[in-house]
Formats: sequence, structure tokens, C-alpha cells
Amino acid sequence: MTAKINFIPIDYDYFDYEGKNYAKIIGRTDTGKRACVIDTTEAYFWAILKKNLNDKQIKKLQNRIEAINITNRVRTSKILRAEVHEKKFLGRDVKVLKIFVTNSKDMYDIAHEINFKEIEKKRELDINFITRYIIERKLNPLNWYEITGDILNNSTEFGGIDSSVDVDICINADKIILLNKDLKFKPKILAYDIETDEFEIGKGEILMISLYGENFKKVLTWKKSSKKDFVENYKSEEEIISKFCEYVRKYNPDILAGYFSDGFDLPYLRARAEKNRIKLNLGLDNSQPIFSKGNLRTGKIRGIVHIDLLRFIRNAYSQYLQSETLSLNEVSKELLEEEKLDFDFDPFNTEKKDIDWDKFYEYNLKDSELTYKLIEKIWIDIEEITKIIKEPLFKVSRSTMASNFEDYVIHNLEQFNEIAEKEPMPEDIARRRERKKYEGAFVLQPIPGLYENVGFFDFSSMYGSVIVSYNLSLSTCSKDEIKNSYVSYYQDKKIYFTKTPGFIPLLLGNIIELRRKAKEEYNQNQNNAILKARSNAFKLIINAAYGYQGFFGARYYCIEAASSAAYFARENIKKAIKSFEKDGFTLIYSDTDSIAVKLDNKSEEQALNTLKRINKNLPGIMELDLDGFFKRGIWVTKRTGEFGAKKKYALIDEKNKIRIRGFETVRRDWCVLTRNTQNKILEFILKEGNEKNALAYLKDIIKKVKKREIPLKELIIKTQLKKSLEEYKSEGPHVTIAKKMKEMGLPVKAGMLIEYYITESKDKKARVRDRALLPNEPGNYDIDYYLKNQILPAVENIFEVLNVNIEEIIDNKKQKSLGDY
DNA sequence: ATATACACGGATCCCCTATTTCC
DNA sequence: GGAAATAGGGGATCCGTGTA
Repeated sequence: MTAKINFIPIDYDYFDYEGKNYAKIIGRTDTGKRACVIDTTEAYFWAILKKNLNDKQIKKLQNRIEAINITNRVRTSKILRAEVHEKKFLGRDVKVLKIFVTNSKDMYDIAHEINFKEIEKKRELDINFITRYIIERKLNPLNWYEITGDILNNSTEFGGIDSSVDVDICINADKIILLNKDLKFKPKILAYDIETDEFEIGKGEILMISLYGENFKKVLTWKKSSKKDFVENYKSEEEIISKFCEYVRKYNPDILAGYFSDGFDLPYLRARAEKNRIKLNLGLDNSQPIFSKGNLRTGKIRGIVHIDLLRFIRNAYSQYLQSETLSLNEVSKELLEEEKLDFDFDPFNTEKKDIDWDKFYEYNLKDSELTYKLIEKIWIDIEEITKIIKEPLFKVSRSTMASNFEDYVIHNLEQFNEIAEKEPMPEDIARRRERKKYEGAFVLQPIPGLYENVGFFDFSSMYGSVIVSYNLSLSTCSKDEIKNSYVSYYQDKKIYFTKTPGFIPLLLGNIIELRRKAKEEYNQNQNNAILKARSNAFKLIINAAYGYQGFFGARYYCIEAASSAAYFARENIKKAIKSFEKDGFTLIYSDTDSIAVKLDNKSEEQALNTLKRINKNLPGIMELDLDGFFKRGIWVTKRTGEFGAKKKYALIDEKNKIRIRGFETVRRDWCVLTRNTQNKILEFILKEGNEKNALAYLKDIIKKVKKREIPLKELIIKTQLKKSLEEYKSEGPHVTIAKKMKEMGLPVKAGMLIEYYITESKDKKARVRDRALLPNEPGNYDIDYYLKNQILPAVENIFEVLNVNIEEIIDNKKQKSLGDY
């Protein structure tokens, strides 16, 4: 029976039938039904031919290749045909054979058999079937299509696939047409979270599982029974796992979301299901989650997109956040203004005595609720990035932005008739990783001082615009001289970039233009959240382009392009600085793409005129923007030496809005006391232009420190454990504390924030690490340490700008107070 | 394996020299 | 008096965390 449906693709999978690959795409219809679209495309790769082969030679080669077939344990794979094409590879014209094979999985094996001297390179073997399918059939994720085809209903086609997948409609696609109107789509999301009595995967038991969706709240437990309406009591761990699967099926979500669920919840569930000898059959085809190998485990559920929200936030979203950690609690606080519930479950309380289970259940549910609300909030961003990149949601939500950038390039090569470069081999990666660092950004050493009337300017998407303007990429780069080209240096050797536009600079130029348009449209219609998300998504991709070309894992790795981007950026910012100076502005500071000048007796208008002139002379699409005018700004000296410190300054604008960069205030490895004190002092000085109140405030803080009036929580120092304990060559205080925690039986893992405070010691020579205690260990905080190693270093340089010596103040007071004892 | 370089600053490490301790 | 242990200074290195 032929039918027509409106369809939005959400999850992509593929299967083999009679030795051939088929795509199986799960999505929704415009009536909210779950649909499965079966479709196919031919698998192929390219053989790039050596130059100067004549037609006869190529024909002969074609015949030899077409005769190849291989048989492995599973199936016989054949080469269907080999077509001659004119293509481009890295911008150069090449003659190629497009080699079609019966099964994508056997491409490497077949390519291995093709070892003829006429062939220079084989490419696109590493384009997976789903990516190939999306490119060929243009069925892009999260767009609406009209699909025409045969409905499969208890059909024997494809081995009866329609009855093995739990969907409302299964259709064998014949015609796919992109709809020109956007139908409404809101994914059905279910969030989940588990609580266990051991942290190690599968070691302990799952105490409870919470689920949260629209009008759907549940906590499944086999522990103490509860009368709470959302709690369901069962007899065993086995039962709650089964029930979990059942509820997921019943709720029928497009997305199952967790927080760190790739690394914890899903593998834990899988491990416990195995232990209980039951199936964790979450997939629409009743399959169990599939976990990828390797360091960063991912858990895939067939037909339902499993999203680990933490991964997306870490890779893409974190740059919009202020949070110091990406814990569910902190991110929720910032984005939702909601927090986790306060509940301290002690996993060492093996008897499980005195546990307030009702509170525990509420806590568990709240975690799912927060996860649900978070993904609802940032769905629009995930959606826009996915639509732009065109890879499946499952992948995009987990990829780093560099990898997303690469996927964007691959999905857009067709318009340049380009064949994709291959992924680097391990030996390429090893070589690339060994390379020396290249010179990076220009940072001007500031002269310390408190400045009035500061003009701040910055280049918009500087590295991106440099790559486009100077055509920097692998395919446009040459070590041999090119006449009339862009010339830079890499390791003292000249590098040339042709002016014939390369596909990466062209693509990047397009994205920058698309972003400009989206931003402009948004500015005219600030209620349109989609435009904002789109503009942000483009920005993220633009910013990844520079790092991508210098990233050892990139297909289009080009260290010369990366280093040249830094080179041309330096050239241009130095030129812009000269222009400001020529017009009589005193330079205060500059870092990479930003310039701060002193207006002195000049007007803002005069500064803007200089800006206009600079922009007239900038190459290509480069552009310097006004960031803002500030009524005051402070730059300080380094702790060692009397030079101005780079990457450390604070500004205040006319509306008393303060911007602090680099100071201890914004660093999480300083205690709250120090950070707050410095923040206050900067605020006083910036607002008032003198040190009077700042000094009074500081004196009061010092007094409080000496009287031990500072609460412990303000004295806690937090440092992240970046690697496992054994790897440390130098044992800092946080390492000592981490070792202690491990001895106590607490979980200690790389990535954890270690908390401690510093106490007094009779031994004058005791190291800081020997005086560090865990926050819950009683002790007297070391007044001297907090004054001299925390407060003093944070405020000394600020007061020095105003010629006040703080060391004396701290010392004098100390002598006085010693007399008090 | 999971973008780049530049930069700050605390704490430790490590070497050197001076001083103290011990026989 | 001389060898060994210890103290202390200072630069190098490690480490974590920022800016861009």
C-alpha cells in the first residue's frame, strides 16, 4: 500500500538485508505518530588515479576492479561497478574511479584488494553509512519531509523489519521531498537518574530509579516503602529495572536524557541488569544499549536518542556559562535558578540505618526533574547545531566543536565537487603531536595604573575572519613560491597561500555571513529565540575553525594554516594599534583581538573615527568593533617584577557595570574570602577612583581574620584533581588531601574538585600540604597563611597602583594584635 | 586522541652553599 | 679539625586555572 507522510528524522540506524545496507530512520509524523522510514543508498568510495593515464589504461583498470569480489564469514561482497569521474581532491583536479560496493562494512576489505599501480589514493572509506546516506538522500536531521512509499505492515520485506520495531508506521521510502514550511516539533523527552550504594559501575546495587517527563513523575524503589504519590514500591532490584524499561516504552520518548548518564547511569543499569540476568531492552527493536569502546564511553539506544546532557554542555554550551563546575547543581542554579535537594547519602552506612528514605526519593526525583528542565531549556541550541551540522542528534550532542566543524565540512564538500580527505592514521597523529609549538597571539605588556576613560575595541571572530581573508587552509597552502599570494612564516620558512579561494575558507566565509544575517535578524526581532540560538550555533562553529586546523586529529590538519592565522592576526592588531597611536591615543593594553586605549582629552567620536579608518584598511572580511567605553579601568603589576601583568584587568562602565578578567576573584582555586575581598576592593576603587573605602574595608577584613571571625566555608580552597594520584610528580596540597580521602575509603577520581583549608602548625617548616585539612576535620585556620598567602597576594598589587603598601598594614596590625594575646 | 597559544602565580622540587652538629 | 647533617635561598618545574 502506497502512502504519503510528513516526517521529521530524529534517530538514524542501519541494518543489513541480503548483504545490502539499509538506513532505518526513526522520527515523528506531523500527527505525533512514531514512524520508521526504510531507505537505502549505494555504498561507495573513490580511487584517485595517477596523472596522465590514457582512456585505454583507465578502461582496463575499471575492468580489473569490477571483477573483484570477496567472501568473508558473513557474506560475499562485490564491486558493483566502477565509474570514471572528474573530481577535486584538496582543490586539485583529479580523475577518479567511483567504486560502488554491495556492503559498506566490507569497503576496507575490498579496497585492500585494489592495489594497482595506477591508483594514487583511496578515499572516503571512512565515511560511515549513515553519513553517506544523509549526504546522498538529503534526509537531514530535524527537518520536515514528505515521504512517499509503501507501508510495511506485517510484511515479510527486509526480514519482517516492521514487526520487530515498535513504531506506529513503517514506510519503505520511495520519494523524499523537503517541505518548505516548518511544521511544529517538540521532542518528547524523558529524563532519568539512578541512586546506588556504590560508585563503581555495577559494584553496588541500584536503590532507586527516577523518571521525569511531561505529567510523568516516578521513583521506582525496592527499599523502604513510601506513601509519596510518585514512589512505586517493588520487591527487588530486578523488578525496578524491568519496570524502568516498561515505563520508558510506555512513555514513548524521542529522547531519553541523563546527566553524566554515558559514564554512570546507563552503564550501571546495564551492569545490574546483567547481574540480575535480565535484559535492559530499551531499544525500539527490543535491543539493549550499545556502548562504544574507548575512554569516553557512549551509550546508544536504538530508536530513542540517549542524550548525556553533561557532554553537550561540556563540549558546546559551557562557554555561555559562568559556573565553575558543570555539576548538575551548579548548572541548574545558573540556568534554572533551581537547585538539587539537600540530601547526604552516606554509602558507608552499610546497614542503611537512620536513612530518611522519603527525602532520598524526593532528592532522586529532583535530579531527573532538573535534567528534564535543563534539556528543555537548551533544546533549541542542540536543535540548531544539529540542523547546521547535519549529523544525527546522538552524535552532534556528544561531539566537540572541532569534530562538529569537520562534520560540517564533510556534509558540504559536494558543492565544491571535493572528495573528503581521510582521518589521520595513528602514526600521523603521533607525528603531529610531536610538533613544536608555533608563535601565538600578541599580548601587550600594560603599564600598571588606574586609567580614566578607556575605549575598548575587539575584532569580530578574529581568527575565523583571518582564515577567510587570507585563504588559510590545507588545500590552499604551499611551501613552494606562489606568485601574488599571501605570505607568512612557519619555523622561519616562507609559506604561501594562493588567492584562489579554498573550500574551507569559502565554507567558513559562508558561515560567518549566515551568522551575520541571523544576528541582524535577531536584533530586529529579539523575541525570536530560534534566531538567537542559530546565531550562537554559527558562532560556536566559526570559533572552532582555527583550533581545528591545528588539531592533530583533524582530516584537514594544517599547522601552517593555524600558525599563519596567528601570524596574520598579530600583523593586523599591531597595525590597528599603530593607527590609534598615530591619532594620538595612548595604548593601555592589547590581547589577541582586543585593544584598550586611553581617550585622554579626546572624544568618543574621535575614537570612532579612528576605528572607521582602521576598518577601511583591513583586509577581506576582517572587522574591528567597538566593545565599549569605560569610565575607569585598572591594570596591576605582576607579583614578581615590576612589569604590568598581562591577562589581568578590571573595568567599570558608565552604568557601574564591572568587568573583571584574570584576577583571583574569577579564579576558582582561591578561597571565597580572598575572592570576595578582592572583588569588593576592585569595586570600591573603580567606583570611587580612590583607595579610601577600599582600605577601610580591607582593614576590617584583616581584623576579622585575626579574630578568627571568618567562617570556615569562606576559607576552603578548591582545586581540581586533574589526573590519577600516581601520576603526580609534585605533591601539592590537593594531592595530599586526595590521598587522605582515598585512605578513608572515599571515591577519588581524576576530575574531582578537592576541598581543603590550611591550619596552624607548631612546626615552622611544615609545608602547606602538611597543614591542609579536609573541611570536616576540626582545626584552627592559619591566620598567617590566609593573610600572607591569600589576602595579601590578591590585593597587594591593586593598592600598589595607588601607592599604598599593604604589606606594612598587614604586618603592623599583626604586631599590635600579637600584643593583645 | 578529542581545538590553539599565552600568561599568572602558588607550591614543590632540587641544587647549591652556609651553618650546625657530631665524633 | 673534619665529615656529615641540616638550613635556607633561589631558580626550575609542576600544576591549575585563567584570557583570548
